[in-house]
Amino acid sequence: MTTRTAAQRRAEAKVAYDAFMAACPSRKVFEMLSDKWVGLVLAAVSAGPRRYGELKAEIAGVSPKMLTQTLRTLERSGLVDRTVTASVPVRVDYELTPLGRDLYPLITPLKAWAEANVDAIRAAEQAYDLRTFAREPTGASAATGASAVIGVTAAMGVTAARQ
Amino acid sequence: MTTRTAAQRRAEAKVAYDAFMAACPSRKVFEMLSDKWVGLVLAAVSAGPRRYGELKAEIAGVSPKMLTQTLRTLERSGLVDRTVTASVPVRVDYELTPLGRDLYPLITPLKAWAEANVDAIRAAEQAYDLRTFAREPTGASAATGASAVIGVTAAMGVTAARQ
DNA sequence: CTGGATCCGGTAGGATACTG
DNA sequence: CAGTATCCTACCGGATCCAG
Repeated sequence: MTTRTAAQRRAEAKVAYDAFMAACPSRKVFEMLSDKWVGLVLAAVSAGPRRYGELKAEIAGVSPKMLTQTLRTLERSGLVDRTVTASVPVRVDYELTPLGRDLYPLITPLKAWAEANVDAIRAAEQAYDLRTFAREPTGASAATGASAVIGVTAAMGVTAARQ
Repeated sequence: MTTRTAAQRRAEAKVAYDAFMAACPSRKVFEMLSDKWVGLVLAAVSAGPRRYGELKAEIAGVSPKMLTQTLRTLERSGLVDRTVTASVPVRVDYELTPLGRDLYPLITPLKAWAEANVDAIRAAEQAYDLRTFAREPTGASAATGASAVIGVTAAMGVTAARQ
């Protein structure tokens, strides 16, 4: 492995990492941060050590597969720490590393912003859809074009409990 | 549509939007922000009005389809403004709306962080891979387990040029 | 020039069942 | 409890052609 030659190091240093470039390693990092579950997992694990089951309960809707995968990625990237306590049954705790704790405060504002601006965005979406589908033949396909309306419906609070 | 009853409004207000809940509309917003291209597009369009072609050039590696799709989503959500100037040929400009300008400063730190911490993360990944594949039978399947090594290799700047 | 429409393969990711 | 293994589908996203 480690195909990084001296020439490559120089090339990388010259451009000083720009995520706008497709092949730049920082792009990979940026895309990791843009992963569907990374933000949520980071947020959940930030409040101190969390066990696997706790995370699964806290992050509603995540499948064991995705949770494990995400945790593995974060562990590999050095953002979370995985501690196995050899007992019966086994106990595994996840917590942020210093690097993760450095990143975390940049994530929360996003989650907070999302929660704070839901209404504004929903209004914008409705306005857009009205504008767009105004002269549509027979309504119907609103969901097709842009999956209109959000679908808050039921299930609200299934997991809200602790955290 | 607008199935939001008074009872629902109350329920929503009570929990005040929590992205940890699967069905919460803020989760949808959060996932939009976690889209692969949203961050980059937002960053690119933040520096003032940009034409479609300019964005395509600036964000290396994005296909016209994905760029259009992302811009549509952002427009629908009220984050970017699309202005069509009826000329020949047509001219289309994209720029941030006030809402988008409000969100933008939360995105850039992420991009900056990614660019700043590439080295730390790459080091962590290498260390992890060494630890993990240390006592593997015959190397070989390194890519299977975790797509080891990053793959910066060549292709650096291939797309920076045109497109 | 902008960008819609269509085809299509790869894979992300969800559900479920099973194991140390 | 903490995952892994398997299956399977939806949709991401690239290529291509077309239209205003």
